[in-house]
This record gives sequence, structure tokens and C-alpha cells, in this order.
Amino acid sequence: MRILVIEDETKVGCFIKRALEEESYAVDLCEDGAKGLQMALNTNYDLLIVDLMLPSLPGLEILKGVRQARIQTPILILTAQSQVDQRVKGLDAGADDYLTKPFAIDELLARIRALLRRGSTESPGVLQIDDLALNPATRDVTRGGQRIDLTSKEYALLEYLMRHTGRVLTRPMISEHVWNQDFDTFTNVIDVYVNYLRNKIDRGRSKKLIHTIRGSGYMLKVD
Amino acid sequence: MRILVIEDETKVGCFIKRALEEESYAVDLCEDGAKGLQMALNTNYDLLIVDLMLPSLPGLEILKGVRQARIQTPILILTAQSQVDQRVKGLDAGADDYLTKPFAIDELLARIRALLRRGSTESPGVLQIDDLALNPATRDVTRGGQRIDLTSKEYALLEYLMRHTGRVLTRPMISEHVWNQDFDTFTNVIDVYVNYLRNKIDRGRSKKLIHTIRGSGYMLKVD
DNA sequence: GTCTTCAATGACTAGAATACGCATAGTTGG
DNA sequence: CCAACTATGCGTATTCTAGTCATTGAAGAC
Repeated sequence: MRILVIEDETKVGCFIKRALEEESYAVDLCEDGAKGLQMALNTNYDLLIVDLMLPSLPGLEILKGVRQARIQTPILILTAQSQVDQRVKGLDAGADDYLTKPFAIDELLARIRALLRRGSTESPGVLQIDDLALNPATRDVTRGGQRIDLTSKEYALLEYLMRHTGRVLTRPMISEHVWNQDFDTFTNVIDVYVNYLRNKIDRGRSKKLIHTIRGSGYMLKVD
Repeated sequence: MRILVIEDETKVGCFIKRALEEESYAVDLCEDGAKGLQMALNTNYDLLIVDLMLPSLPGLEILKGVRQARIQTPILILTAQSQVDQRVKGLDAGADDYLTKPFAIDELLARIRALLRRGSTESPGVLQIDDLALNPATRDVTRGGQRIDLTSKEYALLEYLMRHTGRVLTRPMISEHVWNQDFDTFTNVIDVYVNYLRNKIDRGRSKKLIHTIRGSGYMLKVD
């Protein structure tokens, strides 16, 4: 899950970025409104977090810009306590949820999970395929009832695969959703991580869930 | 489907090339504008992707050159965030769509599918002939409801045949759209791949779909 | 008209070359 | 120390080459 944070206060921005990264999200941080709008338009983010109080471009304009471009990505807006009217305008302009500053980070994370859940066609709290289950809220992964420990990147990759079960995912697609903009194309990190996942999830099981589509990419499915 | 990418930034170019090849497109990459224009004029591409910021020859000149030669090939232009006016000029000069850098690869692929679909007379999401179906979005192929596994080249060949059902396709036509510029004319690779396809699609069926037109080439049709 | 012959064309196969992905070990940085 | 990433050698599926075999259709013989 890749998230764009548009927030001009460096300190707050970094704090959010860090918190999200600890939750295994791939995060891009942008401190400038106009640039942020461009990024939102150009990259296929899974969620946008927008501070409504921005210097260069009012946050509302970002919302409008994104929605005008027919982009459905869920948007969470951040406002100051006082800006009640702003908040209303924000929701009118297409925001999906809001949070007033200062906020508790747990609160933010919970809202994010809710929005990401709502985004998918169905709304299962837990992602499940065969006997493999992943709970985005707790980041618990189990197979056949047995807990599986994953590192942050492993988890992020698995979540992306599970959210797109049955579809071929090419490497560029994966790198775009599981890594952030610093990703280096000329490496085999993705292959390596798929291998890590295989060791933890498929190794020793008769039913393999992770499949290679030679020349194209990878796919998660029951055979 | 064969695509020419004119992009001077090696890294970006390679990234795009790889993404397209993983989607089974035949891709030529050119880092020089003038040379790229020549290639576009000499080869019957199905799509051109042109970066408007090129060192030797401005991207706009390429557009104009191509359109002056009455070539209808759909063109997708890439621009930097700031070049709004360039973008407008590009569309005026005959581009069919644009994308600003950096862009999401999913987005690029979706646009490409849309442009290639628009090119054909009808616009079906799924290509179908008799009980053979091919879905360009998922690259799934089925006959009589049964899934058929194809390699990348096999798929590319079949897609080309299906997009031109009922028409005789000569070997040069096939090589021009299914292979890239490294294709060696003096081989029988095409025959070999037609044979591979026959084994997977027609073998054991009463209705044959792939037909040989002796002295000319091949044709896909219901008898 | 039809039978035979023959050259041209395509079908098919085996195996070589290549590219791709896997595994594993090594490196870096917090 | 561990997670994230890099680098490399190896096995194998895919792609291609090259050769043999089958089919087609036209020309000539009868």
C-alpha cells in the first residue's frame, strides 16, 4: 500500500511518514502543495493524506484537482481544531475522512485502515486466500492457524499480493506499490523478497500459493 | 503489438521497456530524437511513446514529422510536471494522450490498452472468435472455457492474429508487429511459433481456427 | 482428363543459445 | 544484530536455429 502525505510542517510530516513506514506502508512525503497535486495525479497511490493548511496551494485545491481528474483514491484530510468550515468544505470537495490536529497516531492508523478497506470491492476485515489469512489491523499473518512472522517489507509485499489475488502482477507494478519513489529498477530485490515469502509461506506445504508467471511477474492464487 | 519508446533518460526508458515487455509488447527503445523520428517513419508501429523533453530534436518536431507523413499511429506523450503548455501544444500537434512524469506504470499500461483498443474499429474489452477468447487486460486465453497457458511470444502472436481475424497476415506483417527490430528475416521462427500455437489451440479440436494461406501467410477464422 | 513428377512451400522436431528466475552468500546501515 | 538490499552462479523454460519430412499445386506425359 503506497501513501502520499502532503504536509508542509517538516516535523509533523516526518513523524507521520515514520509511523506509516513502521506499519509497512510505502510512503512519499511532499511539503509543497502544487508539487503534491502533481504527484497525486501522476502516481497510482492507494491513499492520500492532505493537510488543508498549506502555504503554496490551498489543500482544497488539491482535493478538487484530484477529483476532477476522476481519481478515486481515498483522501484523508488534516485540519486544525478551529477550521470547522474548512473541514466541511473538504468533505464536500471529495475527501473521505478527516482528522483534527493534533491527533493520536493510533487514531490516524485506524482511519487509514478503514479507508483502505473501504476501497476494495468487498470489505473484509481480514484478507483470506485458502488457509492463508492476513489481518491488516493487527498485521497478523497465519497459515493453517499457525502464526507467521514477517518483516515489514515481506508483509507489505504479501499484502499487495493478497489484495490482488488471481491477477498477474508485473515487477514494475509491484515496485510501485510496495516500494516508494527511491526504488532502483536495476536490481532483483523483488525476486529476493518473493523468495523470502515463499520460504515462510509455501515451503513444506503441498498447496503452493505464490506462483511465477515466467516473463511477466508473479501471482497469488490457489491452483 | 509493437511499440516505439523515444526517451533519452536511460533509466526511465529501460523501466518502461521492461514493463511493456512483461506485458508481451514488442518494444524498440530509442534515446535520440532524430533517429527516433526515422524509426517511426520507417516502421509500422502500433503505438509511439514520446518524451517531449529530448536533447537533439524537440519532441514536438517528432509529432509533427509523423503526422505530416500521414501516419495515424496513436501517440502518447510524456511531459514534465511543469510543461503544461508543451502538453497542450503536443495534443494540438496530434498526440492522442499524455502522461506527466513521474507517472504510475499501471496508468501507462491502462492508457496504452485504451489507445490500442481505440485503434481497432470496434472496441471490445475481450477478443473473441468462436469459442476462443483472449483478454488483453489479464492476458488470459481460453478455448471452450478451458484455460490455455501461453508463453509471452505465443501470446503476442495470438493477440495479433485475433486482432486481425479473417484477414490474411503475411510473414513480414507478423514479424513487424510481434517481434522488435532485432528480428532476423531469414529464419522460420514465425512458422515455428504458429506450430506451437496450433498445438495449444487447435490440436485435438474439430474446428481449426489457424489456417495457412499457401504462398501468402496465415489467417485466423472460423471455417 | 488424370497421372506422374518435381519444385516450392510449409510442418514438424530436436537440440543449441539465451534469458529468466531461484537460491544463496555477502554487504550495508540503523 | 537484523532487516534491507546487492551480487553472482546455476538450473531451466523460452526462444530461436537448423535440418528433415510432408503437402501442395503446376507442368508435362499419356
